[in-house]
Amino acid sequence: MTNKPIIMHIDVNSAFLSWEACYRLQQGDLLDLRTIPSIVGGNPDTRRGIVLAKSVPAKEFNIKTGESLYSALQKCPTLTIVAPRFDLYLKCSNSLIKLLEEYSPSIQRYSIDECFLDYTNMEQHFGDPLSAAHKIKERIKNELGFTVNIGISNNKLLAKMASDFQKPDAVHTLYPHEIKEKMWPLPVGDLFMVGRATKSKLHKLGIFTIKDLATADPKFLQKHLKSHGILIWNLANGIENSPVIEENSTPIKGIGNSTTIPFDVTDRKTAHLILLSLVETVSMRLRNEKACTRLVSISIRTNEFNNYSHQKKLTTPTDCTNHIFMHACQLFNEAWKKEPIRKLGVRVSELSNNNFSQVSLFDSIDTEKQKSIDKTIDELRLRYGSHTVFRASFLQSNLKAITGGVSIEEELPIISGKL
DNA sequence: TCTGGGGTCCTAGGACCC
DNA sequence: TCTGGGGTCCTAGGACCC
Repeated sequence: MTNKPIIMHIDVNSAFLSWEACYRLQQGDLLDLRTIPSIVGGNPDTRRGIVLAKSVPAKEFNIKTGESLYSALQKCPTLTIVAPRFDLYLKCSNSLIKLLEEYSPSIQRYSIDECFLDYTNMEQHFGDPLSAAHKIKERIKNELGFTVNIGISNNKLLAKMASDFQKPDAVHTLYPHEIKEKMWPLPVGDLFMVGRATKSKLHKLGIFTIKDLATADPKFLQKHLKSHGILIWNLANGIENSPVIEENSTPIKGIGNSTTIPFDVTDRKTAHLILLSLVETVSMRLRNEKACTRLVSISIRTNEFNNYSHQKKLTTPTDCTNHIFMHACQLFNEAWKKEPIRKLGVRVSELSNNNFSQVSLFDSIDTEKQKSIDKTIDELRLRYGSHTVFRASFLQSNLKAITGGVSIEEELPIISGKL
């Protein structure tokens, strides 16, 4: 007899804000950001002014994640705004994973602040799922200093929906027999995979709650929403059976880097320099993954918020900074319609393994030289910091020579003391 | 909207081949 | 060419997630 899967979904409450708050308390700060209207937000001066996370008191002012700081300040003029620190968040996330690993060998980090834990067959060690979840939640609060919501069910979708119920600092179950009572009354937009566009289509079809969706005719949904209609009909009925996938068990599909520029770019030369700064990290991450790319794409966002992209297949896969940069410039030149540019992006995909020696008949001496330069620079940057080596072309500019970075795995020191 | 950055998957249309 | 049908590959764009 096989046991039904038991899946937990662990979701950090207002992750970035909680983590900032913990860190500040740990540094001796007396104010807990979670107790006042506060947000983690980007810098409007560099045109990154959006809300990344909000405290519960800020939420009471109807401040939403993703809205502009300007609009948030209109709603709450006394709002406290703190800058994001992604390196800290990654450490906190790693500490969380490490604690969870004591309860199951099968953990999937779904994002920096969410993960799935496969609790199947673990009752014998740590008790029934509900009491284990409470124990885990309390340990995180006491040992790491932040609160989480934990959802429990027989599959990932239902566990995730459950963790989204009443917040913060709570455990909820959503087993299949509880779907009608706990999930069906919710607005259809609360369902995983029903975003803005799908929600508005569903409303036009007379579907407003998850129950409306679950009891609709799947053929009717397919007619209006293609395969996505079938997918969300299944989800509304709690049908989902994807496994908990451990980290590094699936190869990554692509690597991208993009940046909003503090000013509008109106000339090709500056655009190329920014592309280079983006390619520097993309290609380094690519080499770090021991992969080569066969598809390079660039994306442009204009000052009027129009987005477009351009891509091309390479005849020979590559991991060389200069090769990717050259293709990115060419793509940019072909695509750019000369409007002022707000944001530029570079992405590589169709990755293949570079384990086998890439030396082919077509590899020139120049390629070999490029590869050895890349290797040397990667090592220098790893050893002495990413800004120890940069291109001379940036010397005369005010631009960042490298955009984004390669993250280093670390954990946060244990935070002592309670909330 | 004074509107970030990093991903994945799906679809439509055109090119090209038989 | 007032021309069919089916398959694959490629590209651009849009949807979703965090």
